[in-house]
Amino acid sequence: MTRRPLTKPRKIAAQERSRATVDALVEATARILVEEGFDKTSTNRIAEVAGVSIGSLYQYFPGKEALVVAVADRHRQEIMQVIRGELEEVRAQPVKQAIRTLVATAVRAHRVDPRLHRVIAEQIPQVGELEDLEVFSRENYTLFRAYLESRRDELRVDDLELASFICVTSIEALTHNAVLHYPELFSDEAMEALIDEGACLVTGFLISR
Amino acid sequence: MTRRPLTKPRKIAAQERSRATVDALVEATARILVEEGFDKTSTNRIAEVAGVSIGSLYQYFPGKEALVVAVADRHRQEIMQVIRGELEEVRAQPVKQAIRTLVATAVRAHRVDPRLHRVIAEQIPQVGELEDLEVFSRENYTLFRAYLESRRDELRVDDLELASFICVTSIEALTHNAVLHYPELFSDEAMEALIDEGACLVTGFLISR
DNA sequence: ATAGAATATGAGCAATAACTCGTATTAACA
DNA sequence: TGTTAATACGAGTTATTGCTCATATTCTAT
Repeated sequence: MTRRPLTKPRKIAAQERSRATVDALVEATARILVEEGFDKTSTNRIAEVAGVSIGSLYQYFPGKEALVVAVADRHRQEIMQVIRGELEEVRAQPVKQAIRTLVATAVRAHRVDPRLHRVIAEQIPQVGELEDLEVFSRENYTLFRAYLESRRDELRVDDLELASFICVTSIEALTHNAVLHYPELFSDEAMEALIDEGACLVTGFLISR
Repeated sequence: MTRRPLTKPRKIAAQERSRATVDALVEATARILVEEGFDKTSTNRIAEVAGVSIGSLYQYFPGKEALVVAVADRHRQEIMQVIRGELEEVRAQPVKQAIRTLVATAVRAHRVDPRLHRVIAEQIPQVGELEDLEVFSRENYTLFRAYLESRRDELRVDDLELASFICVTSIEALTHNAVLHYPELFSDEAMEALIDEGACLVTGFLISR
């Protein structure tokens, strides 16, 4: 059987000093990922950039994978911060407006460190045991589905499972793709248009005309 | 300046024998990518699996990148085969039906070796100089845009640039995501539903009600 | 049949990777 | 202050990778 790389931290930093070490390592990993790419991200290099000895690195992380997971996780948390913050208002809004808010939020979320986002999205899946991003994606999906449930009678779709899948996937892809491949769409005016049309796409699909 | 890895074949195979060698190498690369992942895809391993000496590998390919590009390209061609085949009919059809055909085609295209498709989509972007996939994606985009142009007066959108981006991105993401993360959606009945709803999504967006 | 071109081989080198472990340093606390 | 636990260090081991090159085999064509 294949030796599957560990992805969990080796031990928890107890003292202040060591927490700084761990932070430096994670930060360095993120920087290297963004600036030099996944290949160049070796444990030796990480330690070097972090200004930490290679020995210390292995004291807290069992290997490269764990570092990368830590970076991805940190990024995920930052994004969820953004999302949850704006999700409160949505409940009170009428459906059409709510959808627009959701789309706008998706766009905003994608503006959190897009370069890191790109690396994580593109190069991380190869870190097999990374269910985290899966979970991440499902989280949005579930939240959205719950919202649809609460507005069921205003919608023209009946398979909410499928509808959620379609909406979340589309919007996620739209923003994601825009950030990664068409950054020109992220000028302020173009962004407004993107949000409008994205909202329109979903609205037209969900709401009985 | 950084030494950028070559991605073009080193020389063209002239005799039958060498063409077989090249084929074996590309095929082996594809198999390893699918079955063992990108990391395990080393030139040594490729040569081994192909039953070809490492020296021969370097006779035809300057490095790993070139092999991977060859695989991606082969896959792309296979898919374009599928797409172009069905694209003929579309011109004659009324818009609504045409859209459904296009969505159905996208789904079908994604059923060509989905496992390889996944690897290429997820792990290949890190092979920097791979504009091929970009080109690939833009090709669909352009084709679709041209189609919209021809039906302009039947549509409610006016920025066809943006509209194409939204439609192509959404449908691509839908099918892609379905294959990769929700294979249960690819049972035959579920697939029908997916096509219907996908078509509905785009139709509602494009066509004035 | 034979020369020369095309193709194939794989031992082996240089570079780099992941990772260990014995030792040194610092903090915590009695 | 002295003892112990926590933290940090980095030279060095082992494994792997990309890749070369001298040599061997096979094909083509005269």
